[in-house]
Amino acid sequence: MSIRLRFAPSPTGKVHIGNIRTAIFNWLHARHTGGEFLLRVEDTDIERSTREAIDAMFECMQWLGMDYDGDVLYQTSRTRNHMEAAQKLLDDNNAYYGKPGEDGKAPMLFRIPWNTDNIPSVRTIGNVNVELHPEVPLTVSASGVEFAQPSRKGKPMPAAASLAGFQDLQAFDAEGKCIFDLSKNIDDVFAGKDFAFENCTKISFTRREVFFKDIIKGELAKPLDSMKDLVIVRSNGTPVFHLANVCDDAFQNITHIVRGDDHVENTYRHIFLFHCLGYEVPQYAHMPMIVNSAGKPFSKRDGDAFVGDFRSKGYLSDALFNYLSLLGWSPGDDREKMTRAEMVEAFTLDRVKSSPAQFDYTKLSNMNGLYISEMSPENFVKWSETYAGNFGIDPSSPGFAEVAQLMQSRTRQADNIAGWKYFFSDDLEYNDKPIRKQLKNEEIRTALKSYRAALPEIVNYTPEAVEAGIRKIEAECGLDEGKLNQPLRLAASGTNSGADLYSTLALIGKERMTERIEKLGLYYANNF
RNA sequence: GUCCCUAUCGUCUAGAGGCCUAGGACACCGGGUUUUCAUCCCGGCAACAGGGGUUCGAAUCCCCUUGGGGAUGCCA
Repeated sequence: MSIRLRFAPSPTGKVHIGNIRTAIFNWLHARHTGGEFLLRVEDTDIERSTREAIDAMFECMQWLGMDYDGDVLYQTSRTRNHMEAAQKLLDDNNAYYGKPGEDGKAPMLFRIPWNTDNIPSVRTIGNVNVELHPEVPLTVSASGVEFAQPSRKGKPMPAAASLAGFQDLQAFDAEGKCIFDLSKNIDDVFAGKDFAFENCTKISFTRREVFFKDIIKGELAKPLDSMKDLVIVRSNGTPVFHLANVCDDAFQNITHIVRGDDHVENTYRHIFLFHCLGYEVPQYAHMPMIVNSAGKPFSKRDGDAFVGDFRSKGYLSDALFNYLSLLGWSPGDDREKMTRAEMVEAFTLDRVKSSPAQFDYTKLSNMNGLYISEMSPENFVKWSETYAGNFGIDPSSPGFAEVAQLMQSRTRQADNIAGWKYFFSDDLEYNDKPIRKQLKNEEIRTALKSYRAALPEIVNYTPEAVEAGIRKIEAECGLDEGKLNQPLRLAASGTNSGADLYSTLALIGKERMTERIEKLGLYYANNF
C-alpha cells in the first residue's frame, strides 16, 4: 500500500507556527516518499470551529506552497460513520455508557480492552504491588478501579484507572489477608456488580503495557494501570476527537501519522481503538514542540507565532518554510539554505529530533535576508511597495524603486524599510554619537560648508559626479581622501550606516543635500 | 501526586562506542576587501546538565538525581 499522510488541523483559531511545521513535515515526508498528502478539517468542536479559521488555514497552506492530494475531508461530514463505529464498539462490549452528567444524559466510554490476547501492541510486564491508603476505599467495577495511594506525607492521593490495568488483581488488608480476588469475580464485575473494600493496604496485579515504535522517538510504552477509559461520544450524542480521528485515519487509509508529541498519550489510547474497530494501526511519528525565546511553549501572548503574522511582517514563505523545516530536523550535512527540491530529497522522519526546539527570530531574519538577496530587483521593488506604507513611506514617491534596489542587499525583513525614510522625508532623526565624533573636527565642518557652497556648480548630480565632488573638496581642504564620506552620510541621513554613499546622495539630490548640510551644521552648533 | 517524554556552544544543530583536540550555522567580538555603507572573505569566543555504572575505550549504552515539557477534559 502506498504511503499516505495527512494534516488534520482543528479550525478553532489562527494557524500556529507549530501546527504549520507539522504540516510541513507531513508534506515533506509525503513528497519524499512519493506518497499522498491529504487534508482533513477536524471540525467536531462545533462551538469553536469557524469558517474564517478554515479559510485562513487554506491561505497559509497556499502561501507556503504546500499542495495536497484529493479532496479536503470535513470531519463533521462523517458523523454518521463515527456513530456507526461507536455502535460497533458498544455491540462488541468494547464501550459502555457512563454516569449521566448535568444534562441527565450519559456519555459513551470506550473500554480499554480486558482481553488483549490478540493485540500485539500489548505485553505483560509482571506482577506488581501497590501500597494503598486505608482511609479511602478500593472500588472495583466494569468502568474501572479507584483507590488512593499514600503520599510522602501520608495523605491519600486518589487514583483511578481502567479495569484492564489490573489483571489478576488481589486486594489485601493490614494483616496481609487477601480480601478480594478479581479473577474469581470477573464475570460478576462485567455483569455490572460493583465492589468496594474498606481498609485495604495493598493491591497486587499483573501489569501489562501498550507499546509502539515511534519513528522519531523510538519505542514508547505505557502501563495499562495508568490509563483510563475514555469518552468517545458526548452525552449530547456527538463523537469526540479520539473516535472521529481514528475512524477518519482508517477511512483515509493513513499509513503514517506525523503529529505533535502532545499526542503521545492519545496514541496509547488510539492504538486500542484501531484494534477494536478492526483497523490496522498506522505508524506514528511524534514531533517535538516549538518553544518561544523563553523556552516556554508559545502561548496566546506570543501573538506573533501565527503564520499570518509572519507573512504580514514581510517574511518570505520560502524563508519561513526553510527555517521551520530546520527546527527539529537537519539533512545530516552542513546544508541549511536549501531549495524545496533539496529538502524533499533529503527529508526523512527518522532524522527528526525528539527534543523541543526554540524559535529564533534572529536566525529566521538571517534566512529571510538570504532569500531576499536572491530576489530579482523587480520583485524586490514590488515586495517593498507592499510594506512601505506600514512605515510611513509612500511607495509611489519618486525614486522609490531606485531606493529599494539600493537597499536590497541590506534588507532582511520588512521592518528594515523603516530605515529608508530619509530618502523621502526631510525630517531626519539624528544619531548624536557619530555626529559628535565626526563634526567635533573643525576642518570637517569647514569642508562640509565648502562642499555645500560648491554644490550649485555640479550640473549633473550623478553618483560619479558626487564622488568626484567630494574628492575635490577633500583635496582643497587638505583632508585625506574619504574623510568627508561619513560626515556627508550624516548630513544626508542623520545616521552613520546606510547604502552606498554616492548613490545615496545622488538619489537625495543636490538641492536637498544643500539644505541637509546646513541643517546638520545647525544641529551640531545647537547641541554640542 | 501519578504516568509519559526530554537534556551537545546563548540559539538551531552534526554526532549510531575509537574518525572528537566535539564539526557547521545564527548571534556576538576582532581583522581584511569596499577611499564610504551593506554584501563578501578571514579569524576568535563558546557546549556534551550532575553523579554512578558497563567497556581496553562513552557525547554516544544502562541506572539515579536535577532541570524542562506533556498528559491526567463530555478540547483537539
